[in-house]
Order: sequence, then C-alpha cells, then structure tokens
Amino acid sequence: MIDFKKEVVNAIYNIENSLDKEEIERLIEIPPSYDMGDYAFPCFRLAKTFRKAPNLIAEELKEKIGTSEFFEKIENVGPYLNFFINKEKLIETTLEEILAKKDEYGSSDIGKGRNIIVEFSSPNIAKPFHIGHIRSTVIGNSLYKICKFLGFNAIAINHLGDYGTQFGMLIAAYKKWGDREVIENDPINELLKLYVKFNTEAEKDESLKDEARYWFRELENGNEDAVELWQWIRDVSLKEFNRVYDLLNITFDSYAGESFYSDKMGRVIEELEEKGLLKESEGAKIVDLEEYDMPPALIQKKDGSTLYITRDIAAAIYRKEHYDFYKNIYVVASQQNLHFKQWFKVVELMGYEWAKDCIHVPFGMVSLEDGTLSTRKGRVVYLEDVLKKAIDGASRIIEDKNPNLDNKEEVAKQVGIGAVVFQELFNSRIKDYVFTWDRTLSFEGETGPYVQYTHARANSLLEKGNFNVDDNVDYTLLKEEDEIDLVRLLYNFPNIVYDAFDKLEPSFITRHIVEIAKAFNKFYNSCPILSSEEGLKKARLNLVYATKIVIKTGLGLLGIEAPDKM
RNA sequence: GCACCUAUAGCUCAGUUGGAUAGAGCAACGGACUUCUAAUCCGUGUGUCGGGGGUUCGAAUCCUCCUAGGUGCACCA
Repeated sequence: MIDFKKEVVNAIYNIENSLDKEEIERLIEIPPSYDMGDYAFPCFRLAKTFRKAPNLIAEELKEKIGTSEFFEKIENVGPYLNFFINKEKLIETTLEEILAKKDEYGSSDIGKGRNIIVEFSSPNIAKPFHIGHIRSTVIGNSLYKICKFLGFNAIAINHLGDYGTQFGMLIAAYKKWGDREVIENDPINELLKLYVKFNTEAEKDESLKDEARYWFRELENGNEDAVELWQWIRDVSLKEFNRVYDLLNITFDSYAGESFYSDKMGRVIEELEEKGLLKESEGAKIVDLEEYDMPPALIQKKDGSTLYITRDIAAAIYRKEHYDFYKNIYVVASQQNLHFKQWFKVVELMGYEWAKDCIHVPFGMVSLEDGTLSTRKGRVVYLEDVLKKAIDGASRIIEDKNPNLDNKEEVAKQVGIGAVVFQELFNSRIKDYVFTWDRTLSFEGETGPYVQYTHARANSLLEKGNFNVDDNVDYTLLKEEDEIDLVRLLYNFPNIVYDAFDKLEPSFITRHIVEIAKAFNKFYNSCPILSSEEGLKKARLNLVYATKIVIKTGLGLLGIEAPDKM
C-alpha cells in the first residue's frame, strides 16, 4: 500500500535538506478540513533558520517542489504547504489492499516472536460480578485482541482474587453459619450474605477477626479442611463468572490468581532479604521507598502472612521466568496507581531490568446515580443483569423493525452485548463515569448498534448486488466526495489500530469505526449503488465490501460481533 | 496535610507530538421512507475550552498558582 505521508516527507526532503526525514515527518500534520489538503507542512520551524517569514518559505518551497504522481495538487496557503493526495491512487491502493488482505487488513507482524501478557478482569471470588468489573474485563479483552492482531503472542490472564484474609473470613463464617446446599443453589448471593454477616458480627465481636486470620493462616499452611472449602468456593464462583464471560465471548489463557502464587512468596521475601531491601518496622517487614517519595511497601504482616503487593511481585517474577514477556500489562482501576508504582519500584530495586516492561493501564471509576458502588449498602448493579436487559432491549427493537429476521435470539444477543461493550470502550479509559440505564440501552447515534446496523446494511447490498470479488474494476469511476471521504477513513484504519496499541487505548478504534459508519451512511444516502450502471455499480460494491471488512475487523478488535442481518 | 487524576456546547464526550474557522452524539425544532434495511440521512450551535499569570511567531494542548470534583496514602485487595 502506498504510504502517502512518506511521500510527503520525500518530496520535502528532496528540496530542503536542512531537516532530516524524521524531523519532517514529525512536523507534518493533517489539516482541519479536507479541502485544505490531506497533509500539511507548516513552515514556522524553518522561519528561524532562514530568517524569513514562513509564508514566503512556503511559497518558495512550492516553487521548487514541482509535481508528483502521488499528489494531484501541492499548494501554499499562508505559512503552510498543503498536499492533496492523488485520489485515484488513494482509492486504488486502499481498496486493492483491503480486498487482498480481507480480515487481515490493518494487522501486522511487529509483534512476531514476542510475548505480551494482558492481565484483566480479575474479579474477587465469592463476590458478585458487578458493573464495576466491566471496565477491566472489556478494555483488557480488547487490548488482548489488538496485541494479537499486531502479531504478538498475547496471553490473557485472569488474576482471580481468590486469596487473602477475606477467605479466612469466608471459611470462618461458613464454619459458623454455612449450609452447603443453600450455597450451591445460589453461590454468589449466599456467600455474599455470609461475608456481610461476618463483617457485621465482627464489628461487635473482635475475636471473630482473629478467627478469620487463623483460618487464612491455616489455608496458607495447607490445612486440608480449609483447602477443600476454599477450592469449593472458588469452583462455584468461577462457574458463575463464566456465565458472564460466555455472554461477552471472552476467554482466558490462564486463571492463575493470587492463590497460585501462595507458594512462591517465600522466595520473594528471601530474595528481598538477601538484597538488603527488607526492613523491620513496627513488627512488619517493609521496603522503604521514602527516597522515591512513596510510602513504604508492606511486604509481610507482623503475623507472618503476606499481602497483595507481595503476591504481585511474586507473580511478576514468575511470569518473567515462565513467559519471558516483552510487556506485562495490568488493566486495573486507577485507584491502584500508587500500588503499582510502589511494586514496580521494588522490582526495579531488586535489579530486574524488566521492571520497565511492566505497565499499569489504569481506568476511571464507575459509580451509580445515587453514589459509589457498594455491595454492602445494596448499591450494586449486576453485570449479568445489565447484559440481559440490553439483550431484551435489542430483542424488542428487532420485533418492532425486523420481525421476520431469522435468528432473532442470536442477533439480539450480539446487538445487546455490542451496545454495552461499545459504550464502555467509547470514551477515554481514564474518565470516571456514572452508570445509567438510559445510556447503556441507547441504540442510536454513536453506539454499537449503529455501527452494527451499518455493517448489516453493507452486507445486504452485497447480497442483493450478487457481489463477488473481481479484479477487473475501474476505481476511477469513484469520484464523489462522499466516496473519497469514506476511502480516506479506510486508508487510515491500520494507523489507528497501531495508535490504539501504542497508547493502549481501545477507544481510538471505537471512535474511528463510528467515523467509518457515518461516512458509509452518508455515502449510502447520496450515492445509488445497485441501480448504477454496471461499471460504477461494481466499483461501488467493492467500496461497500471493503467497508464491511474494516467495520467487522474493528468491531472484532473491541470484542463485538458484526451480524450480517439485523 | 501530601501525591495523582479530571474540568471543553443544556447533557455525555472527541480534539493525535503546541498550529490554519474548537468538533461529534444526545436532547430540541424542521425536513427525507410506493425507491439499495429510517437502529438511517439532511438542516438549525451567542462555547469566559474551570479561573489568574507565564513560555511561544502561535496555547484547549506546555509551565506555575488558585478553585471545584474524584482517587490514593502501613498490616484489606
């Protein structure tokens, strides 16, 4: 595929060698509107070296630059040198590339032979899977898919919260009040009840907390009774979680959670000791990070048991040894910024150069209209309910608009889930947001269903037009502004995918495929396709086909399906 | 108290490494289905880009101070 930006760089470099190619490339920008050009070179930077007004420089450059087969026009406007891409070349190179590569369009092999770990979702066992968990789950899944698409060997790890003092509480509570059968029937809710009851009782009776600590220690020491109970609780919880993962169509390569590292902590503590990093403080063992303006990292409690941070360090070391990762990515809420900063620093102090390859991908909080999520205060929205309501909503609309659709249930599921996931990946990760049913169940405007609908429309055209791939197409017939605008967006798709990877920001892709859908719908409304004369019809159908491919690929990278009919 | 994050149209948000007139969706109003799926398209926008100061030829974007909201700061995860 022709790289037009590179051609701009070459054209400028050939006549002006006071700047190197990298610098020219950095300076090139995209004008605010297409009628000003596709690329622009601002001459302000040269003004200093030449001691001349930038608009004069632009004028001189224009004189010298001549013509190029890649650009139909090069103009100087004020201090800018504007490049207008040769549209015929743009259309031809883009559509040929997409038709040749199909669902590989936008992919690459830059990650070949490299392992990237993406840790995401990581819910706590025995607690409900609620709307607060959706972000890590959906963002992580998308990053995982993006990494794979770029050729990396991506590894999805669900770092289950299946360990810690809370399990001591659960075991203690179960021993006191638990009933196996009742729990089997509705595991999460019943376990949650036990957990809540334990907490309220513990407020009255301090000794309960000692009991919890006792049971957690027993669990760490391998007490058979405790381990059996823990395993059972883990199993029933995971079964519940899997219902949601199935709905979302998400799978993991590993469920090695906190418990997996329970026997790998001793080594970390010894190593920290050997390297002289561990200090005794108030009976606990810490790594002092004062020098780095951070509170100390608490590695071991005074009762000898370990903490979250110890497990994360042990996990990172294990992963480096086991997967030899190129990057080790954690999709975890921004509340834990400090936690990650601390233990990344500890790993660095241990002398591991790969500390720099550990990356925290933070995201903002979800709250409800009446306040922050709080399981104990009953302010909770279950993720499964959200997904089911979205599916119901999609179902109703299908009944209304397309009651003769074949596989209505399947499509309702794809559209409903698509709406929720898309909404989740539409804004920058870092923003907090308030969950509202209205927004989640909206299927119009910049939404998942809008993009899916566009895809279905494209597919319908291809079916009715009996489209089949044919190399003998005259792309020069595509002259309409709406056609070219659409092609421009398709042309940029690979760059957008790369940016999404580079910034670990799936919303770049979400926004771009919305732009593509908008451009397509505009084209659809302004250009007749099936009723055009044969040559033009063929060229337009190829454009429709290319659009369908890119939308489907884009949605796929977000973890959203693209039904052919809806 | 200290640290980090956020602040752009009535609402929800884009705005790429500073650059040419700050853009979408929703909501509101008006228009387009006997014609390729109207979950669509077209039209209508008087924004102190939270406020002050600074750097720069040029700032929503960088620096600084302030304001508001959020989050985090030792035995939970």
